[in-house]
Amino acid sequence: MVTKSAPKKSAPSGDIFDLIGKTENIEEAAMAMQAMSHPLRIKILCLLSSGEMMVQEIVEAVGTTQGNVSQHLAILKASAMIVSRAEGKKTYYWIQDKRVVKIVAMTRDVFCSI
Amino acid sequence: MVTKSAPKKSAPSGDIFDLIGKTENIEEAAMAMQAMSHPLRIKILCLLSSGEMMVQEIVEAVGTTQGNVSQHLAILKASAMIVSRAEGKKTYYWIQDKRVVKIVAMTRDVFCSI
DNA sequence: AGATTACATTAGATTTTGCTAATATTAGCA
DNA sequence: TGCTAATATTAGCAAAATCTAATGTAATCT
Repeated sequence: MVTKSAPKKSAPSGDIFDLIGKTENIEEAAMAMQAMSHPLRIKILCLLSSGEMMVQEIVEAVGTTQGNVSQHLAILKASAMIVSRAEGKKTYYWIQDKRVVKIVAMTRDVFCSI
Repeated sequence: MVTKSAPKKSAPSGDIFDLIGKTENIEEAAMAMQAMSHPLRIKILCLLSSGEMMVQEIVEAVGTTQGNVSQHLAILKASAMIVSRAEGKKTYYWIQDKRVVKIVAMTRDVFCSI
C-alpha cells in the first residue's frame, strides 16, 4: 500500500489511468488482485469496510473455522489490504486505505447483476 | 458484465458503496477478481485499454506462446472482462466496459510503489 | 500455577491453476 | 483441392491454493 504523502506515480497529473500501458508493477497488481480473489476474503473486506473487527466477530459473521479465518486474514495482511492491532488477547483488523473498499465495490458493481 | 440500460442495483442512488455490507454477489466478485489476478491477464487488459487488438499482436506484445495467450483470453472472456469479434482468420479482442480498465488502474495505483 | 480464551501456525490431503507441447479448426489462397 | 496462416483446444504434468484438523502461543482469570 502506498501512502500518498509524497508523489509516487511517474506522471504527476493524478490521473488514475496514468499507469495503463506501462509494464511495471504488473506483478504487484496481480498479487493484489489475487489477495482479493476469494469469496471469503472479499466478504471479510466488505465486513471491515464499516470499521474494525476482532477475529471472533469475523468468524461468527462468515461462518467458517477460526483457523481458516486467521489464514485468510494473514493473506490479506501480507498484501497490505488490511492492518491489525493487538489488544490483550484480541486482535483487531481494519482497512487503512479506503480505496481498497472502492476497488471491491467497483468490481461488484461492474460484474454483479443484482 | 452488467449493462447500465436499466437500474440493476438494489439502491438507486448510484453510490458505488451501496453493495458493501450485502453478502450477495460475493462469489461473482471473487470470480471477477480471480480473472484479473494473473500478470499476463493484467498485461493483456492494459494492452487492450487503448483499443482492440488481434491475438497475434497480443502474443508479440506479451512474449509467450500463442496457445498460452489464447487460454488467458478465454479466461478473460469467460468472465466478461473482454469481448471478441472474428474477422476472417483473425479475432479481435477489446474491453467493452471501461470500468474494467479503471479497476485495474486503481489497483495498480493503490498497491504499486513506483 | 492451572485453566481458559483468543488467535496463529502447521501438516497433510485435495483441488485448482498454469504451463508446454501437441493437435484441431477454420479461413483464405495458389 | 491442397497449403498456409490465425486461432482454439486438449492432455498431461508441475506448482500453487485451500481446507480440515490439530497444535502452538500468549494473555487473562481463579
